[in-house]
Amino acid sequence: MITDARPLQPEFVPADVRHRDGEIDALTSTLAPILDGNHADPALLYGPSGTGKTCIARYAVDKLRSEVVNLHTQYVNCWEDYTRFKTLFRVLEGLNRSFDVHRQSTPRDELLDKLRNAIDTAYVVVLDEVDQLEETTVLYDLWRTPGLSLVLIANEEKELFAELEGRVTSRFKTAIRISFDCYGTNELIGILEDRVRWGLHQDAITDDQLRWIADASAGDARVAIGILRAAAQEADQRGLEQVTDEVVREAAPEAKAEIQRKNVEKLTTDQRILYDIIRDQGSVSPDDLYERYSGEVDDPKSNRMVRNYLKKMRRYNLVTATGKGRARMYSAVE
DNA sequence: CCTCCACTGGAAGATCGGGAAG
DNA sequence: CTTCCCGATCTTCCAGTGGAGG
Repeated sequence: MITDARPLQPEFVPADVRHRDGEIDALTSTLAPILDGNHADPALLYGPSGTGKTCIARYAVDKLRSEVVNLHTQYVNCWEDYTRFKTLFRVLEGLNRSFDVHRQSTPRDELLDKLRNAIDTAYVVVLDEVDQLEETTVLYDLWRTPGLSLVLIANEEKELFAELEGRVTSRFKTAIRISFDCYGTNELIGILEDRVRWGLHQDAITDDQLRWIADASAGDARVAIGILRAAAQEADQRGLEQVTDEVVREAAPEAKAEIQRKNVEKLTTDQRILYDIIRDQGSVSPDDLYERYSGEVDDPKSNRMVRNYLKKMRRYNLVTATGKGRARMYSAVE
C-alpha cells in the first residue's frame, strides 16, 4: 500500500507546489534582493492553517539556497520556542554557532551580540506561528540585525499586530504581506493526487474517496493529508490492497484524535489533572474547577498558575472557554 | 439603570534547577 | 565544595471587565 511514507508527512515539501503560483512569486521577488547580496524587506505570510504558508516559505527558501552560494537559512517554530531566549538560540543554531552557547547561563543579551557578530553572509530566518511569541521584542532585535532577512508566518495579521508593541509595529509597516486563502475542494484533490502518486501504490484509492477526504477537510490541506495518511496506514495494517470507504470514513476522526492525543501528552501532571476534571465534568466554572483540583492534588499550584495552564490548554485547542465575567465556563474539546 | 464581585491577565518579585566560575 | 547567574516557573498583588442581581 504505502511505497513512500515521506509525502504523507505534514512537513513534506513537494518539489513542485500546486495552486500557489501567485504567492510563490510574491515571496520569491521579496527575497530577490538577496541574490544580489542586498537586504530583503521582511515578508509576512498570513492565512488560516493548512493553506500552505509554511510549505511555501520552505520551498522559496530552499530554492533561494540553491541559487546563492553563501546563504544560511533557519526555520523556527515560535509555538515551540516561544521565549526570546529560545528563539534567539534557534536563530544562532542556524549559523552552527550554538555550540558556544551550550550553557544556559550566558550573560544577558550575549546571544544577540553573538548573533550579530556571527553573521558573515546573508541569513534568511523563517519565524512560523510568530503570533505565539510571548516576548515580541525579539522581532525588533532580529529586525535590527544587519544581514538578516525575516519571513514571518501568522494566522491573522490583525491579531499579530495587536500583540506587538508600537515600535515593532511601525518597523514592520514596510513588510510585504502575502495572504493565503483556504483551498477549494478541487485544489485539495489535486494536492492529494500528488501525494498518492508519490507515496502509495497506484489504484490504492479512488477519485471519489479523495473527493470525500477533500470535502471533510474544510479547505485545510494539513487535515486532508492527515486523513489520507491515517487511511493508508489503517489499510496497510489490515493487509488491504485498496482503501475501502469504511477505512476512509474512520480515518477522519482518527486523524483528528491523533492530534488531540499528541497535545494531551505534552501536558504536565497538574495540567493533565485539570484537563481530566474538565473532561469528566463536561462543563465547569473556574471556582468549581480550582476547588476540585485542590482536593485532588497534594500540593496544588496557585489559582493564578491554574489560569496560565488553562491558557496553554486553550492554545492547544484542548479546552474552550464560553461566557464572560461570572458566566465563564470551561469545557473540553471533543 | 447601578453596584457587586467572580473572573481575567499584567507586573513584579520569589524560588527552583542547572551550569559555570572561583 | 560554594557562590553566582541565568531562564523558567510560580506566587502575590492588583486593576480592569462585564454578567448577575438588586
